[in-house]
Amino acid sequence: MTTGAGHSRQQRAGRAERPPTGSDVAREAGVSPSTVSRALNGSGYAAPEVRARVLAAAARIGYVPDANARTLRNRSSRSIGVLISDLRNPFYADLAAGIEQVLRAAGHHMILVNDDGRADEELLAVQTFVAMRVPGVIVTPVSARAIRSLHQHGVQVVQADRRVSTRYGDAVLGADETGAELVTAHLLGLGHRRIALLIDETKWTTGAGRLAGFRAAHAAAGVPVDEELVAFTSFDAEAASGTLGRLLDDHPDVTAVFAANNVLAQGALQEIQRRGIDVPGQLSLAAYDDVPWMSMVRPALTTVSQHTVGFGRRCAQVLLGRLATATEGGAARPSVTTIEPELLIRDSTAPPPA
Amino acid sequence: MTTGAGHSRQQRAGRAERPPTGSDVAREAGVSPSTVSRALNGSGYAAPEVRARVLAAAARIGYVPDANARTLRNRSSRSIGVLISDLRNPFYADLAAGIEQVLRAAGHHMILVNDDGRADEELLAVQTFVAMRVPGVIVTPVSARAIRSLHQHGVQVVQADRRVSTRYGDAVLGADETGAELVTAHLLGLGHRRIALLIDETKWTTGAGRLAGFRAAHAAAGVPVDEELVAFTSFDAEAASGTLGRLLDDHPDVTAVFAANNVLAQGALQEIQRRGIDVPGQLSLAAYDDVPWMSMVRPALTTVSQHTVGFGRRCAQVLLGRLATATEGGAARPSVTTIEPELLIRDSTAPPPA
DNA sequence: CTGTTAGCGCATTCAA
DNA sequence: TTGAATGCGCTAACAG
Repeated sequence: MTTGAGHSRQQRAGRAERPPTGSDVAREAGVSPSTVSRALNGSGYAAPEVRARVLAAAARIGYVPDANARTLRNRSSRSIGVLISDLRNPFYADLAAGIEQVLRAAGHHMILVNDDGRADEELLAVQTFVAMRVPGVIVTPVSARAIRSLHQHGVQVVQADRRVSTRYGDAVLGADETGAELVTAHLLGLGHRRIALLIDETKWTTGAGRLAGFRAAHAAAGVPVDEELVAFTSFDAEAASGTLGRLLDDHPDVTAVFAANNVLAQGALQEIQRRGIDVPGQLSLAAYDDVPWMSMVRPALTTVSQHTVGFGRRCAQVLLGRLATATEGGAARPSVTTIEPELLIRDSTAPPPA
Repeated sequence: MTTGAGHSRQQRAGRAERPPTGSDVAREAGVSPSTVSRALNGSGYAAPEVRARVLAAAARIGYVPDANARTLRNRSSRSIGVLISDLRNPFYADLAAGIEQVLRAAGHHMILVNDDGRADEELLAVQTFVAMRVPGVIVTPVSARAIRSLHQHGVQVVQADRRVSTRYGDAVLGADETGAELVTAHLLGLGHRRIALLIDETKWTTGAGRLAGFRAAHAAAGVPVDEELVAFTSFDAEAASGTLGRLLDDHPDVTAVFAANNVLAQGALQEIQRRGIDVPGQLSLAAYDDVPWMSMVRPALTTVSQHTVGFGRRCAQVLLGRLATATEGGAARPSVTTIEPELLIRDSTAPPPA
């Protein structure tokens, strides 16, 4: 065993070749390693005088306990996995920001991985989290398989924003149907009868819920939904632009557009600007998810806020709560927490042209 | 609002009480633990037939090697610390997205912590990273002390976007002076002579560089800088609005405003919109950092792109490169990588009113 | 090619 | 109140 040997020429001052261990502190303080552990963890069992000496020694040599060794020994890590689709999308960034805020305050830290909305990347991330023995994961899920795998490995999971598994894992969801109904009813109330819905998917609870809300509002108003005005598109802004363009060409009588998320809204607005259409004079535009640009553009966009940072905070609280009760053995059934959306009426929606 | 409670004591099928270990796999495959290790790591030394049996056994019982034990044993973790100011600011979010992309591709993962620009939180995060024994950290630094502490603990560090320590750690920086000079020269070239600079700090290389560029462009054009037009403000949008408002009141002859970052630009635009000032007819506006809303508003904003996602990727590449060479013992001196900015001339800048 | 042995750093027995 | 011994799960020496 090469004790302190090796061949570092110019050893930098203060630069530890190998981080100091509890034994180093013990030697420095003239006690045993176990006493160091007790003194530092405050698990009682340490004479005040000794404790002080240990603390001083630890500080002197710059001792920082190895979290990996701790996790190994204690069978519990303070890392939490967070798995989202796209950090560049402000919705996910805000969600992550809220999550991180709560985790940090609780002494945990966030392993953040982007899965780009891909199931294979999601599964890879799950492997990573399992390998790290994280106690819990917060995920905007892609596949139920990932959730199930996490569950099987004994990892607590919170499904955020959308829910792909009702069997496993708590969920924190926006009230998508309510939100979409709010927007649609607002448009209907303004007098619109030809409202286009720009949407990218309905296989998740988000898209399905928003479509349902769109329909529900129509039903409540006694206005039939023209299925031709429900425009499915891909999840990027460019696709949304193209889709809206074609829809507007085919249906010049459309007087309002509801874009089901912030990316689609961006594409929609770009197409509308390209065509020089007057909003809300000729066409009303409403969105989902309040992201900064929506209040910067003129007219400012009417949209649904999900209070995303608070949404993220809530996700973390639910997970931490679950971890706390799970420790006590009480394995409660999956919970569902709903974040109430708020309709923000701004300047992009007005009565249809006469 | 939470629904679903109760406590099912029924242990779910498939839910492992304690994760399977290498020994479990060994027993299952009828070999020794070390053979399992070799077979799984492909460190040679395993008969094909045995290897296959081990793989099968591992898969069957759902074995995932414990990363903590590995880190402990190998003295090397695959976690990288990333420390930024504010995930809600798209600049930092994009930076983090670029970093994560490269790390993930290289089989590492990102521990992301927000320090809200606070030195105390930054130091806390440093402790966490040291405890986790991460080999490297990428940080948009607040204090030199944090960098030094990291260095002392043998952690490689990359200072991203700004540089607070020239002694320790590589740096990946935007060419702030160049970028600001580009913008200012553009404005000067348009004929502006009364240009206001809205800036929040000059203690960091970012602010100092941008101010220097502003001055350099003036000097090159032979136009004196009116120090009254260099407006210092706080780092939030609201403060920027107020500061710009007062400046415009005091100096009605200002014909152009250069906001030194995306947050200040937001505040500036809000104030300009509030006052109903015509851009660029009455006033030109230019910014730094290209964030999505700048191309959504009308007129679209002239700004400097730092290609932020690529910037982040570069940070990760520099760190990984350093880790690779550091292992080989060659401790090279701190490197500095510069990201070239690009002036994006859009519609918010035009010649001053006659 | 494979098994045995040992130790990474820590926290927790159990004795003293 | 403290120290010695033990083992968390893994991999690298070192036999065999």
